[in-house]
Order: sequence, then structure tokens, then C-alpha cells
Amino acid sequence: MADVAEKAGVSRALVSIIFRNQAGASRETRERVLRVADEIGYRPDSAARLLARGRSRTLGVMFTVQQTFHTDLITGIYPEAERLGYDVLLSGATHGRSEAKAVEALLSHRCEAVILLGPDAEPDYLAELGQRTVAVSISRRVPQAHVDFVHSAEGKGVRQAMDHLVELGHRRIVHIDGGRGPGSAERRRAYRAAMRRHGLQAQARVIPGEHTEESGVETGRLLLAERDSGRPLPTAVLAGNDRCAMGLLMSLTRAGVEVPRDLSVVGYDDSHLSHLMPLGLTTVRQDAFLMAEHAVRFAVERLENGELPPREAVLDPKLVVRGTSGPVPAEGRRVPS
Amino acid sequence: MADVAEKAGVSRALVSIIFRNQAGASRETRERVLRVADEIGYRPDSAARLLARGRSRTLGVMFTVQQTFHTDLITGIYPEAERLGYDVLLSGATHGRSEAKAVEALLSHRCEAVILLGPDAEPDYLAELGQRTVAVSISRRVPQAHVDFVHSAEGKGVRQAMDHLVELGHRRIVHIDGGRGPGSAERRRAYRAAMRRHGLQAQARVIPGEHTEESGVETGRLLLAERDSGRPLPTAVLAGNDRCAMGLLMSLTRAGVEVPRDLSVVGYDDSHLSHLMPLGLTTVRQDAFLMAEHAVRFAVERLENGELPPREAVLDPKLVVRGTSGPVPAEGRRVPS
DNA sequence: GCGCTCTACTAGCGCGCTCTAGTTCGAGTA
DNA sequence: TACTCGAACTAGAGCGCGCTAGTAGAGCGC
Repeated sequence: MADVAEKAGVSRALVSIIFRNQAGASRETRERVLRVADEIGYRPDSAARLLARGRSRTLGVMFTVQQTFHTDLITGIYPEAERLGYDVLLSGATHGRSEAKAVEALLSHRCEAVILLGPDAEPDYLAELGQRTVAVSISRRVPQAHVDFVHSAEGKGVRQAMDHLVELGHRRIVHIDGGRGPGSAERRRAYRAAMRRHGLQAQARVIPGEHTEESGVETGRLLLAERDSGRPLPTAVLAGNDRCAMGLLMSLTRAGVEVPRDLSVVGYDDSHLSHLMPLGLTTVRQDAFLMAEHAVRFAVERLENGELPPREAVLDPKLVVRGTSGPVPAEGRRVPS
Repeated sequence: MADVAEKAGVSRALVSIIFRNQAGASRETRERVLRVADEIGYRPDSAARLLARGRSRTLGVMFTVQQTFHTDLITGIYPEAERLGYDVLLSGATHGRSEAKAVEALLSHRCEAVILLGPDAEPDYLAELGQRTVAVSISRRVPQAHVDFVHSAEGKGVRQAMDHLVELGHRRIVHIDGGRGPGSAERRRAYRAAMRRHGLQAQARVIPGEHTEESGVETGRLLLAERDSGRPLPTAVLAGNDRCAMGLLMSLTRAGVEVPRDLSVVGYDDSHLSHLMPLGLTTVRQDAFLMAEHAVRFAVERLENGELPPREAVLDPKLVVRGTSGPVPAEGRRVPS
């Protein structure tokens, strides 16, 4: 910076002004300084900048490396953050790297706020985090804590999916849940409520699962094994999320079950996987882009407005009917083995 | 820091020593200072630390948000970097965010080196990047540039896959390539060479594709359409990568083509998707963990040893035979429509 | 008693920037 | 002419650390 200033014949302060795009420099000087900087290859050092101005204008994002829905969210976070003048740093949780570790990395890099994508850490830890810094959680509520919360109205989404299936004539509708996954509890509850509302409580069945393809594959195996020992397949499955639905589809299709002729499958998320199948996956769309926007805005507003009470954004999900859901199979129709 | 020093009755320098885990403080003082720091909630500010010591000990990783293989690589980068005492910052390229932008973000956050996962940017840009900083590229060679390179021996992998298929009796083996994707050119070349070596050059066919599920789905559609107009299906397909193989499988399976009875499919990468299918995807394993380790080591060695010539690590891929490859269908067998 | 070494600690500069409180200068105003 | 004012620019403190060069004091041998 000093070099640039000297070579351009101005003070360091002016160089600083120019690089911060602030008023107070004439057009010619501005151009000259920028040209010199370019020649020298000078780029402002963000560490020093950050130290000097006391603010980093950086948002940290903690995500789980393999979750496709998270990558959809990230895609939405970048542009909104940029629009508001913030940088984004990513830190991934993996098998060997806990969420807490990922978050600490963000904080020690001076992120002013952290956005947690479907966090799975201890509520106590999250609550403490909310005290320590500005935190926004997507998909998982952190009760009683100073953490903003963005999610979609799981209940509404599930209800739409269930109404759709029932309308198609389905009665034996099974739900694979998402275990401790974000949103799972609400989805499970909404599934049960929907079955009750349609007078199907006797047939309600929740199969424990996870938000992974593996879980879908396993459930497929389970259902097939049950069929082979006499218990009929359900006619429709509401999966915990798209990944689970995909696993299930792979597993059933391979075994000769035709979707949606023999069985309907509905996912959740509308992650980019959903478009994949030739028929497309019927799924409940969570608008990742919109959720990302809200999360970024919550973080920034809290940073810039100081004390605000914890807030919550609830987005309406929307059923997207594609090819994996269809009318219930005719009674007594033989399912190919 | 000053607060901690005062409250513990020592100098700031000593607090610094203690937090850097350096020798030169007595056990009691150390404990007292740490206790005080904990009470106050002091954590060293990495911006200032970084500014003061001139080194950030941080590696930047540029990746493409939706690439599953990249997430496998990231999973391997974290532990190795930690082992060597480096922090890791992630920056994703998305549709709206170019690789260059992602890299700039890393550099302005003072990453000392960047690891590029399958970069797709202009060679000129990458070469310039190699001049400007320490850069390691995984999967894509940057010719003539000061960029280290980690990849697997694509040729060997493809050869193993082809030998496997030929041994199973396959002759009509088609390759879906990966377009400009990393490694694609080598794989394409190796496919052609293998066909030639087995005397099958007349039957060689490369279908242009990409490293995405969509591309696999599309190719499936293409092959089915061809079949319907009289051209027989190939008996085996070597896909550009696992994602492409998955798309292909979805598309074909849905149309009643049974894998591997009617058609064998081999992927490339052995990304975590490969285990998904009930039968498992036969694929060429690129050891993501090992590749990640090498990349991190390259970066760190270059940082700590100063001038080194550009280096290259070639890892041996390994064919993993799972369920999607099998003997060639009996001649004249009717493929179910 | 002296010098020596070793451990435990400290003073204070400098990292590269931002920001406040200026200064300078030319044009406009009474 | 004397002034005000705004645009263009500058000096220099300070952000929170790390690090070098140093000091104080205890222990030791002679």
C-alpha cells in the first residue's frame, strides 16, 4: 500500500479511500492509483483491513458436507450476501470434524455471524453460540435461545403431500422419518395428523430412517422383505427427504417394483436431485433460495440493528407433482416379484 | 488480551506465549492465565494474530458446490491439514459465482495456498494464479504452469475397467465422456486405446456428455431412442463419472432395462454415491482421501520449503467390481421393451 | 564473592490497514 | 478584500496480536 501511495505520489490514506470506494478522491487520482496498484499487483490485505476497521463484514456458514440440500442453500447464500456487502466463509462438518469445530473455525476467522444449515449439535451448545455471536439456524429450531430461525412450514408441506396421495386413492401410506434430522419431528407429527384427518390412523406407519440415500435403500429392503413374507407393500411412501426417496426408488425399482404404477413415492426438499429421474420426483419444494435469502437477511439485520428479539421466518412449502406419484394400484393387482 | 494480562497479573507478552503453547511460562502461571481467559471469554483474534505473524497458516479450497466427488475430497483435506497445523477455508463456485471469484475470496482472506478441486477456469488464469500464490490442482493438469498437480492415472483406471468388461464378453462398449470435465480427455483417450488393443476399434463409440446426472439421464434417453429405431443397445457403458453412471442407471432401469443382465455400467470416482445401489456400482476408485492428503502435503511443502519445481502426484486407481457389471447378454436374447 | 547459565518474565515495535481530525487550495460570496 | 466553504488530500493514532531483545532472579561451581 505504501508502495502504491509513493509510486502514485499520494498518501497512504488516499489509497485507502480509493480502495474503499469512498468519496474524497478526484477521478484522475483514483484512476492513476488504481492503475499503479494493478501494475504492482497490490490487493488490500483483508486481515489488516479487518483488524483496523473492527468489522469483518463476513458471514460464516456451517454445513454438512454431503447434504445436497445444503449445497442448494449455499448457492442461494452467496448472491444475497454479496448484495448486502458481506463476504461468505464456508466451513464443513464431516465425520471426523464436528459441527462445533467447524463453527469455531468460522469464529476464529472473525465471522460476525454464523448461519447454521440444519445443525445437529447439542441445543446447549447452540444456545451458548447464540449468546456469543449472531447465529441463524436453517431448518432446526433452537428453543429458548437467541438464535434466529428459518424453516418451511413442514406441516403444510406434509399435508399437501398427503392430500395429494389420498386423492389418488392411496390408503396404505407409509412415512420414512428423518430421525433426528432437521424438520423430521414436525413432518412425522404432520404425517400422523394427516392420516388421522383422513380416517386412516389405523394404517399409519412410521419407519425410522435418516436423511440419507442409505436409509432409503435400507427401507426398500425392509419393505421388500416384508412383502416376501406376506405383508403387502404400502401403495405410497412419504420419504423423509429427497435423498431418502432416491435411495428407496433405487432399491424398489431394481427389485421390479414399478413406480408409480405399483407404488408412489413422495420426497421432501426439491433438491437438485429431484429433477434427475426421467419422470422426476414428486416432492415438497422447500425454496432453498428463499430460505438462504432470509437467513442472510436475518444475520445482517441483527448485525446492523443491534438488539432484536429472536426471529423466525416460516416459508410455505409447495408440493411439486412429478412422475413418481400416481393413482393407487387396482385392488388385487399382482405386484411383479 | 490486555484484560487477561492485567487480571492475571502478567504482561501481555506472556499471555501471548501461553496461547501459542510456547515454552517460557511456568505451569502455575499458564494455568492461571488460561483460567482467567476462560472467565473473561477471551479467544485470540486470528486477524490480529495473522497480521502480526505474517503467516495465516490457512489453506483455501475452491470447489464446485454440487460435485459429490469434491465433497469426498474435502472430507479428506480437513484432517490432513489439521495434522500439519493448518486451517482450512472453503469457497464454492456456483452458477452465479465463478471459480475466479471463489479463489479471490480465499486469497483476500489470506490463504497462503489454494487447492483447486477439478478447476474449470481458463488455463491462463490458473497459470497466473500459480505465479501469484501456491496452487495445487486436483484432477486437472495446468500445463506449463507453476501449479502442483494431483490426479489418478486415468489411463490405468480405464484400462482396468475395459479389461474387466471385455473379459465378461462385452464387445459393444460405449463411453460417455465428461466433456471438458477434469480427467475426461485422458479417459476418452484410454477408452479408444483399449478398444483398439482389444481389436474393437470398429465398435468404439464416444457419446459426448458431462459429469452430471443429467448427462447420464440424457444419454440413457438417447440410447433407448436408438434402440426403438432398430439400433441395438450397447452391452456395456463406461460412464464419465459416477454421477453420470447414476443418471444413466436411473434412466435405463426405469425403462425396463435390467442391469447388469441386459447391460453393464461402470462408473468412475467411487464417490459415496457408488455404494448406494442395492447391487452397488462397479466403478473405478479414485482414492479421494489419498488425493486430498497429497494435495495438502504439496501445498504445505511448497509453503515451507520455498522454491520447488512444479510437482505431480499420480495415484493408481483401482477397479471396484460391484453389482452393475456382469456377463454379456446371450446372443439374440430379447431385451424387454 | 564472582561470573555463569537457565528459567520466567517484560517492553515495545511493527504487521497493513482504517479512521479521525486535520490542512491546503481554489472558487464563490458579501 | 476578506471571508466561507467544499473538494481533495494528509498525518498519525490505533486495531490485537507476535516477536525480538532484553531484564530479574534463582541456582550453581569455584
